[in-house]
Amino acid sequence: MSDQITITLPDGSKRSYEKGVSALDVASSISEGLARNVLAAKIDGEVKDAFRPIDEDVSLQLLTWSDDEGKSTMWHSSAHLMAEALEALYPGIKLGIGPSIENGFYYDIDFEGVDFDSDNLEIIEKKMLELAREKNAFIRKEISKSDAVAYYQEKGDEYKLELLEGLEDGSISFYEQGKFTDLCRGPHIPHTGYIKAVKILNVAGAYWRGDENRKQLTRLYAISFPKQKELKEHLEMLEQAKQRDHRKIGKELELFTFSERVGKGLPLWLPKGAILRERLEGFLKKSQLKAGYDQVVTPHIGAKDLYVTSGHYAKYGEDSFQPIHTPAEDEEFLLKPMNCPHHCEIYKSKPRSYKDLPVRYAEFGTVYRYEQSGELHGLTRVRGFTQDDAHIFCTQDQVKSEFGNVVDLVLYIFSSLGFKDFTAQVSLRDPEKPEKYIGKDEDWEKAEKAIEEVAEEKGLDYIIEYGEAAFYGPKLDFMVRDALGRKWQLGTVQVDYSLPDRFELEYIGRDNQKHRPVMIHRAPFGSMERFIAILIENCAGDFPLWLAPDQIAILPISEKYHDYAKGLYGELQEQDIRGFIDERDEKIGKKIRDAEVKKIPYMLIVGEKESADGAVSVRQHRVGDIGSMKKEEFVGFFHNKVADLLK
RNA sequence: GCCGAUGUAGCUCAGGGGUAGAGCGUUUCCUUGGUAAGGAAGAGGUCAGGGGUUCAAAUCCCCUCAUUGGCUCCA
Repeated sequence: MSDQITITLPDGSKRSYEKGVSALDVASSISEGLARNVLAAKIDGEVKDAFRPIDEDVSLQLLTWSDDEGKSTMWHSSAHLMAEALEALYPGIKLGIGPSIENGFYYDIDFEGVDFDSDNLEIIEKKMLELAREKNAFIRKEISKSDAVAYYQEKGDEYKLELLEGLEDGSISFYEQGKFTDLCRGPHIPHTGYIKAVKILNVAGAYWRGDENRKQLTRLYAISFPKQKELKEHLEMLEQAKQRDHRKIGKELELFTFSERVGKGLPLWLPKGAILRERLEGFLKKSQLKAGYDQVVTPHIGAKDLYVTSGHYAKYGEDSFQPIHTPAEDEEFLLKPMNCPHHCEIYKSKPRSYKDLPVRYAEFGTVYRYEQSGELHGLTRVRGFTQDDAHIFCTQDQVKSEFGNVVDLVLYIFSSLGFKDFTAQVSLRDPEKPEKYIGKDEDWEKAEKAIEEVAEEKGLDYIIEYGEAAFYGPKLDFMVRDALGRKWQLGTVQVDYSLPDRFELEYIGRDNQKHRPVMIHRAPFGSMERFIAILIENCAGDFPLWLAPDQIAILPISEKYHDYAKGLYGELQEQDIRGFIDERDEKIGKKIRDAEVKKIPYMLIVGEKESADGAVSVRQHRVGDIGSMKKEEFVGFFHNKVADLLK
């Protein structure tokens, strides 16, 4: 038996080492610089401690800060460091879990009986850096379950004891650094000295094990870096992201507002926001007309029975806005939480033949849902919102092509708006729990297959989530992120086998027999409110020309040119170009500055020269002076720009 | 809904037991100008609402409401 092992590096090169070598040793043998930067190692595809001995032939990839796994190892170790600091500062606390997350890490702490002040996070940061400077090595210890249990019983930490219950003897490890020991499967960075900068970002409550019936722990979110400079850059990035917040821009550009008196979660659209919204609706209506949709209109309330039939009352009625009772007859109505039941009734308004299908009903339907107060958030989570809803009634054989058409429509709309950063999520059944779903197995199989094929054929960047399907059918959602990286669902396409049954929808087939249609729910934007919120954050308020509430601002050099400006304004209005004249008694520099701040796409400066020539001097937002052109020329230029965007 | 934070002029924010502050915006006047802020004067507040402590509360305490960071939820 040889004491030598062969290690294969990512470039395919093979090197021979003594048995028991660590990834760190391997790194040192390549270069000292590399060794200093190694945080963890990927050994045969699994991320491990870089300091663990390797006893057999393996493939090895050294992980540094530039690898995602390197970062997450660093952050996970930082969570341990934070826990160490917290234990030192606040003796008696109990620890929940402390994982790394996409941008940093957190630790859930039970501070019960311990005086913790969330205003003084710098103290914790300081302590962490102090401990980091000790360069304490992370030491891995395999430990028996009984010893682990004994340790935490002694310590009195019921959370760790509960975690241990779910673990098997023989698979339990502790990691120790400095005076701190934690139940952990690892891996960790070699020592705490790699952590050079930390920032505790926020403090939040989090239910133990995500269960709202259990105790709420205090969660400290933080991030760490190997260089102070990177922390600074990260914080600046966060600061910039805040500038894109739709709540801030919505206020600045006077798009929407809220009023306590009207009620929380009930947005009020200001004139400029309303224009934006109407343009978006108009654009979508036009696209849908081309795609064979028929527009319908339904009321904002519906008889309670309607939702009993649809099943929504049973599922959501209790914790929803309560029914409205009429005074004389004691009838019950619900605020419309969905448009689909209404559309089902439209479908039922006359007998249908297979020749009529697919039937596509579209409506900008305003719905009301009782969202928990703590969930409300700007325009992205509100209690009254308008869905760009449509329901397609088709045969099972048409599901795939209809689904594909919807995806095409969504992609067309997204690309027209310059939306690039979205992903798709295909939600299928949980194969373990078939009883959760209604509808025929074979229909589900067909529908699931159709959705996957469509996602593949349309080249979507998608992930599959098993168990995320609605009980009535599989779906495909379009997910986007806001300025701060939070994920939101926008567009959705869902196949539904339930409502056609509940509403006993029918069509007469070629065989002259009654058949049940399949329903597809779809909303490319999801809701106008959320979509506009995300749109604002994506473009930071610099809307595409065709959407901008004010597309142009006419800026007269002085009062003498107001008449010319008014004439020009009238001509542009005739051409469907919208904006305003800045007639204030201000210098041109001031007017330009204000128009720039308001993010108006084109500023038309008119003075002596322009009024004499029938021209405008054009200045483009964020670009500057782009020269002078005749009025008609500008109209053509403008319309070409819009046409380019909507290609 | 739960845990935490915040709430002062239209907006952004300072102040912190003893006469309510700034910048921007707004109004009026002067100025009539050429590509990111011309000048002057004025108006504007029950310091979120309610209760308490105090000689005195915007300030300290309690409650409510709203906003907000998360958690849970999301047809």
